[in-house]
Amino acid sequence: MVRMADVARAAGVSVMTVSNVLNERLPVGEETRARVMAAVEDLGYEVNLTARHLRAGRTDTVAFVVPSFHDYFGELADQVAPLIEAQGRHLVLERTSANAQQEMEALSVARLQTYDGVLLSVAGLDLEQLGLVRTAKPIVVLGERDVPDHLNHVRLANESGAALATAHMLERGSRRILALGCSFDAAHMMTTDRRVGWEHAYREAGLTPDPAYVVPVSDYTSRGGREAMLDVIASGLPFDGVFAVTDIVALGALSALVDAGLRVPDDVQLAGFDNLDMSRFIPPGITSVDANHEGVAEAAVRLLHRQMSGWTGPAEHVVAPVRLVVRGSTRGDS
Amino acid sequence: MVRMADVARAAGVSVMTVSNVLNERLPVGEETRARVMAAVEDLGYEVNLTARHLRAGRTDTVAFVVPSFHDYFGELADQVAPLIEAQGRHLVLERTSANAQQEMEALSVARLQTYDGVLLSVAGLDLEQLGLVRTAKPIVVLGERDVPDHLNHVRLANESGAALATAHMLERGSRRILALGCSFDAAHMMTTDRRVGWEHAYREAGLTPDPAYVVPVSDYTSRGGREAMLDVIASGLPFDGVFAVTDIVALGALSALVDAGLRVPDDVQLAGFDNLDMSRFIPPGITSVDANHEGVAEAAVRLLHRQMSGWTGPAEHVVAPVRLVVRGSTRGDS
DNA sequence: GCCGTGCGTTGTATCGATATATTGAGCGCG
DNA sequence: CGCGCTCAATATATCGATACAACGCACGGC
Repeated sequence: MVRMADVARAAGVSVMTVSNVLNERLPVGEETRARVMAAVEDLGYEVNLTARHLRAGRTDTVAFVVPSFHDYFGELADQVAPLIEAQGRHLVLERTSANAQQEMEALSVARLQTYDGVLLSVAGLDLEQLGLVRTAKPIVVLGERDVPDHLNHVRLANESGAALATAHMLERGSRRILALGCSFDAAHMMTTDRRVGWEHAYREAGLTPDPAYVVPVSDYTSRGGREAMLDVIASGLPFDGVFAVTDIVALGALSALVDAGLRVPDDVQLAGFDNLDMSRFIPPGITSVDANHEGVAEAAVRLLHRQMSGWTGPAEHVVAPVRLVVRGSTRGDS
Repeated sequence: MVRMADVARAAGVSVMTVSNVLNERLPVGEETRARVMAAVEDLGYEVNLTARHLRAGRTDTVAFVVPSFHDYFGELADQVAPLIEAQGRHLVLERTSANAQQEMEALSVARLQTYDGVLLSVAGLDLEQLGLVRTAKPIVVLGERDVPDHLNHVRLANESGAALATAHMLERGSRRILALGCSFDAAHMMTTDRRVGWEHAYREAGLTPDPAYVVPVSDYTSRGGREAMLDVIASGLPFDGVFAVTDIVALGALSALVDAGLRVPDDVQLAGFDNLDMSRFIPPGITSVDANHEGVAEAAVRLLHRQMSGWTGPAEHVVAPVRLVVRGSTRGDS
């Protein structure tokens, strides 16, 4: 590896002069600068960022830690990246590996401190694990779980979103709406909050939600949604609407409904949550609660930036508002 | 920030002893070790990885540089991650920002050398830009462009994949198959290669491909695919099949076809490329060329690992084979 | 002719952890 | 009682870039 000292020797100057040429920190004579640049070109020198980071105590880099690189997180990350870059920093994505347990304790926490700040997306982590994130680093937690008070947190308005979608389908004539992928599992806040929203919409409409219509999925994939949906159909439970906990699950449900010969939205209305890019285009268009990537990204970056700027006030807990995007999978005005 | 020296002082030992306790390098007396561990706990010490990396000359980290965190790349990254981790290394995703031009020259190349190796996915970069990636770092290029000979490269069998999909639709009765999103643009290898595959299938079947059926898209999104498809429909050009250059584009095409009242696959057969997760579930199931993430990931990681282990033989250019996954958007045996 | 000013350049300490060589204490054995 | 051996613990140099203070030199003013 070619070091700055090598360049200095080749150009017949001191290392500091090389550094000053490259960083334009102190002024350097024109003729000297030219000699240095020539040597840099010649040797193919590139600054060692690791050394610079150590010396500077900063990396100008922010990590976004996600459970997987897929779908929702990929889309959100694409929103976050430009905002971080606008601050002159750089964004990298890290994945909490499969074995979140040991990972969190052993490696990740130590690794995170190579970054100036961390956006931590919690899906697989529970409160207890979050408790041991006691790093002094600026950190903002994203996601639908409860987090310790002292951590900055951005989440979606899950309840109101689910209620919007459900109310919309009730309004358009559905009376038996499945809450697919929702749950009563207190440990899984997202699916629970969305179930509560579903219940609220029922009550708001003067109806009583039936717990039998809360149908769990084995995993939050299209496959999981499809299988749960097929089970419901096979069981004979009558239904005329599906609120799926995510668009991914909704897609699985749609696949099952079509296979079973049920028409969407004529026989069954369908709505999801997240408003993924694809949801607009999947025929007949999936009605979905927009996950407000823009708002979430903006809030998260703002909170993070504030911490990185030295602010040490109390943590903020932002609930990003959501809105319903109506498409062909639910019925028009009747 | 609490340094190793702070721990050493608190425990009444030298820094090396602390280091030895934490890294289990040289043996340390039981009683001393306990004192050190207590001090570590007490002060909440965490090793400074930047310093360690500088000293060690390694970071045990590999970067996967992608044009966006979305879709195809997100899925591929999820395949790559476990393979890298199996080598005791860590994977992070970096995004080539919008202004690839300056980015490539100024920052990225320097940044890349904080990693032990780099997987570089080229979509927005052209050959010339790749030329200036003259770093000595282990690097493997992924993607459908031509790359300089000296760089290790993994690509898909684009031509044969496109031919598979086209031949399949020809076999099942289509005679006028659009090559949607394909092109004659020599600078855009992927769309060109896939067009060539489409042509081959025609010739192989004793038919002559009509260049009028090569329809470009404004961008490689579902929106772009949808708009191009709508234009074709409006133009009155007769067609009975669509080979879309990617599944994302295919989804847009499907959306347009359904809106136009065309039945898939009865009126128009449709096939895509990439076999994204969603393609299996989007009714009626999108026939697609599987992008062989597993094979691509495996080859890329293998080539990278070889370089990181010190191998300096000639670069290898791997063409990962693909296969066709038949679903409902094309017709069954007739 | 001497001193002050300003600009360009350089030497040295530092960031925090670790590899290597070395010191020191304890113990067995002749 | 002393020599050598082992094992634990330490001192120091190093990774590569940069902040800071100091230095040398040319030039202008009196």
